[in-house]
Amino acid sequence: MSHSLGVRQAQKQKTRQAFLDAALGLLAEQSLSSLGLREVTRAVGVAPTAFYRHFHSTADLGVALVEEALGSLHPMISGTVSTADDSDERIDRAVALIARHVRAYPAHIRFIARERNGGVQKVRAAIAEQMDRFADEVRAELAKQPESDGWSDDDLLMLAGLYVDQMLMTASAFLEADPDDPHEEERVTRVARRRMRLISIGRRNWLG
Amino acid sequence: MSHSLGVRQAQKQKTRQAFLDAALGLLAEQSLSSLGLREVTRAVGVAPTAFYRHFHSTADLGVALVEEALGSLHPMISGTVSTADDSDERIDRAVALIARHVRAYPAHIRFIARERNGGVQKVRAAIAEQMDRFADEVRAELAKQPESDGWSDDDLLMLAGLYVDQMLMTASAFLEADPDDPHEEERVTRVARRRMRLISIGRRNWLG
DNA sequence: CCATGCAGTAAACAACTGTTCTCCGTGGGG
DNA sequence: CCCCACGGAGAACAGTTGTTTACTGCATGG
Repeated sequence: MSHSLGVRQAQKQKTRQAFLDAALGLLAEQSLSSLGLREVTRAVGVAPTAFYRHFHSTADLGVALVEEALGSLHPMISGTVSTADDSDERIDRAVALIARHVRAYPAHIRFIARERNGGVQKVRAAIAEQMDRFADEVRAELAKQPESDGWSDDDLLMLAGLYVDQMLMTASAFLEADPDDPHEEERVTRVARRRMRLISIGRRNWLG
Repeated sequence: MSHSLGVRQAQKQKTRQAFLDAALGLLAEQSLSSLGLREVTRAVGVAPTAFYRHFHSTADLGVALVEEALGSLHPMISGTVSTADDSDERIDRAVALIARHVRAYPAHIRFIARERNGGVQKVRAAIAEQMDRFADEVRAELAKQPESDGWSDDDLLMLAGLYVDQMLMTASAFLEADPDDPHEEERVTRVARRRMRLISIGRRNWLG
């Protein structure tokens, strides 16, 4: 597995990753629509023109960031939904999983939450597509559970979307609370748990 | 009630409103953090320096926009929650109310949804504060209903927040669907109704 | 082993940005 | 009635922006 990538292509991908990382850092305190091409190249330590070797525009960079950020979000959602039955301790575990992920990749979820309704149409579309895919996967996972007997696929998709949206909102809430105030973080945790629990109760009593 | 405002102050507020309107228009396809001062003054048809007579910065303009946009959102939320008991036809009415409001003030809700997680800290804080206020009003309204017997204030606030967030997400969904495709809009309506209904079912079975 | 494709450089471009200073016209309080 | 406070205009400022053109060095495939 040594010659899997030439020295050349490896260096290119390395630079590309540097662009993504630098952009993600800069996007901590601004939105994509205000992110300048030169700003990014300056942060990477590279000439402005080098940018074009990797992306057409900052909007394109944004789309690439969506892939990366939601790729890292994928295991979290899978993990959350696989434990998404009714029992309280499993809900607690799911919320803890979200909190852990936020602390591991804060820039990723900040980017997604920010640009989901952001000013760049292509990025919004890319996020929406990925979120729809996630919702569909969650629906498939929910369908396996015995609690879903008698549910229509449409209703399951509705529930899955509600779960996914709730996860992202919870993650965003953890983000705002971050400034090492464990009290504040505990508050977010408690609210998130109860929201999840209420939704689960709604699920359990949906039929009939 | 004629001399309530001098000609001078009236003209000033008129110009100020022109700034707000122009900014709201420009923010249809970009985020606040990329909104330039000169861009706004150009849209208003006024000298760049005139901007400083009304706002310190574009971030200040954003805070002012929060007041205006959430001021217009207030009656919608009140109207929605006053009908937010369990019956299906009331839920339908609430969703219709949201749809109507989105069609009446699309720029307002687009701004709120976009900047709620946007790149300008002061604006995010202003929105969060107003949303918290809304949630608290909804909590007070819910507390009056007989379904809330036995509920703690904390749980009621949790439910209220869930409702408020759901309203904004529904409004945002209507916004994305807008391109005069009534089929798409109907789909959003149906999903929103069922989400609301599931939450209401969860509410009804929360205790015990 | 050499020719070439390609990542990255350097300089220049016109256009745009936020901010400051100076000025003007006039509505309104004394 | 008149003086002045104030909304707004205009010009100028140093920086920054995205994009183009021409260039360099080197890894790599034939």
